[in-house]
Amino acid sequence: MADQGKNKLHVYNTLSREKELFESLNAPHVGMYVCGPTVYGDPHLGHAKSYVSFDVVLRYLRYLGYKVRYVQNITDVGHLVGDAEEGEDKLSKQARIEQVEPMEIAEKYTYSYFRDMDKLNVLRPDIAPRASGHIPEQIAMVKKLIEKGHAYNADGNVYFDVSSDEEYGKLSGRKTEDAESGTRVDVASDKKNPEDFALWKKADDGHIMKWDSPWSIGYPGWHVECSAMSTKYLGESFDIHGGGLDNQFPHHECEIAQAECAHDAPFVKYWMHNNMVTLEGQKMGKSLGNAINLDQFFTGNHDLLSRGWPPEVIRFFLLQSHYRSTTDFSEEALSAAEAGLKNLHSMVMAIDKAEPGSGTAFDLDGLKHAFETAMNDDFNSAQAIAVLFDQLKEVRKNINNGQAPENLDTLKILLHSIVEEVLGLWPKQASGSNEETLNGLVELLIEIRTQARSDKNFELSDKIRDDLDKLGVKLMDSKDGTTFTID
RNA sequence: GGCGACAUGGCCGAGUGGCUAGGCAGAGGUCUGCAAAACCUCGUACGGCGGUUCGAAUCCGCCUGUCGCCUCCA
Repeated sequence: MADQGKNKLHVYNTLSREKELFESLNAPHVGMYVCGPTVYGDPHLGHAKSYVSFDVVLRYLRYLGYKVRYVQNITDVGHLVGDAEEGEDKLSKQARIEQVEPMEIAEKYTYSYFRDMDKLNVLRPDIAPRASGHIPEQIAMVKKLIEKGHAYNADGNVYFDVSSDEEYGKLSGRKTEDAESGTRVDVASDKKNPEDFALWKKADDGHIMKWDSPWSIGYPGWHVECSAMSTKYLGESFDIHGGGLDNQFPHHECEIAQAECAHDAPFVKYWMHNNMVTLEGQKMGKSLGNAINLDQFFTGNHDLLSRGWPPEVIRFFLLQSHYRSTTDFSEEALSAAEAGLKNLHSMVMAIDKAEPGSGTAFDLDGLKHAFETAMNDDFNSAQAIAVLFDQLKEVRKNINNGQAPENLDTLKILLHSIVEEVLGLWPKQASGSNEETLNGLVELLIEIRTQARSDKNFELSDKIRDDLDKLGVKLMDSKDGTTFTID
């Protein structure tokens, strides 16, 4: 474990509604499961917030020395558009619209999901199990629930009997009586009670994605895939389960019910939920006409956007607020984040490029401690970023004054682990030999320009600077010479 | 209607019973052929009304507003 002193990681647990000391069930191992996407559409800002948030959770746990196994499912089994008895499943519907096989839809959007997450520098899960590849495990769990009297078969449809589980509702704090009053009760339902939920549904003739089972040819209920797959890869009890706040009920509540009734063991120790994203103060939704997917954000290819916003800006913006707060996206806010990120990058690069000097040693422990204190408080990345600005400013100043700290090399290592490994915000760099060539060329132009300047040939010197600027190379003059940055 | 969360300076956004969060934007200045960058200085905010307290933006109550969940959703 990293040296944390008395300062230990605390995690807000939705189960207790409190921040709790984090203690893994089987240290140094940590099992972490986060609900993955249903792959029937391009990922949007909401996915970005959720997966960037848990990416930092994962990265910080690893920074602390935990051996984390990170599992994130891919929901590629079509579930109903609504929860009514009839209705079309989401993948089939999209397949019909795009006139392809449902599995082509799943493949296509699995691809775009990982493509966009990669751009956001979100680490891939260690295991990304597909629901369609785990039908036997799901059937086995349903069987077990029937055997134990927690589920019943109603003519090929299998439902979980909520009344058989006294603890149902403990995550969301919801009483089943509450739900009844507000929800339209489906009169034609073959459920014993309206709050019972499907474990297995019989497929009608038009349903394409279906499998054989002891009860009917059909398909599994939405909730059971997560219980079955998390159990398979992380065991009956594991440490962290994450997801969006909107999944708290009914999805996660149902997962708990299934898993705990099937295994008679506590399912998850810490439940974590990220808050939602709004756009200009409004919920995003297709019906509201403001649903912008991530690729459109990156490229700016949308009527509501004046330009594209680089993935790293979106990541930085998200990390500047807490994962349990709602995040409101606006171009004004993104623009501020972009400038802030640029500033952070320039500090980090100034330090990374500098050589140790004779200046006073930088207080490494102070930075490490302040960073960890922030992150230990339920992954407060916003505070952690403030710490960086606060403390690195001084170092840059000293470097500029020729007073680089003597322990700069150690600082660089710490900075890499904080900014690169944990926050995933390290500046992008041109790669390998190209970079050397490029730097050499720019330095050559700077030499020529310096000569022009000393000859008072400002026409030439300004042309060099302006033309390089158009190519994304910014020159900055100072007493000690000219430095440059490359976008 | 039921349940829950949140309301912080121009914008974003941490925090918290008494001491400057931070970023962006803005103003002035240093430097500079000019520009940019960097550096220095500047803002005394916490929805409203009550209450607890020596003291609250921070705790309690009420009100208002926003958002979420209650149906698939990260």
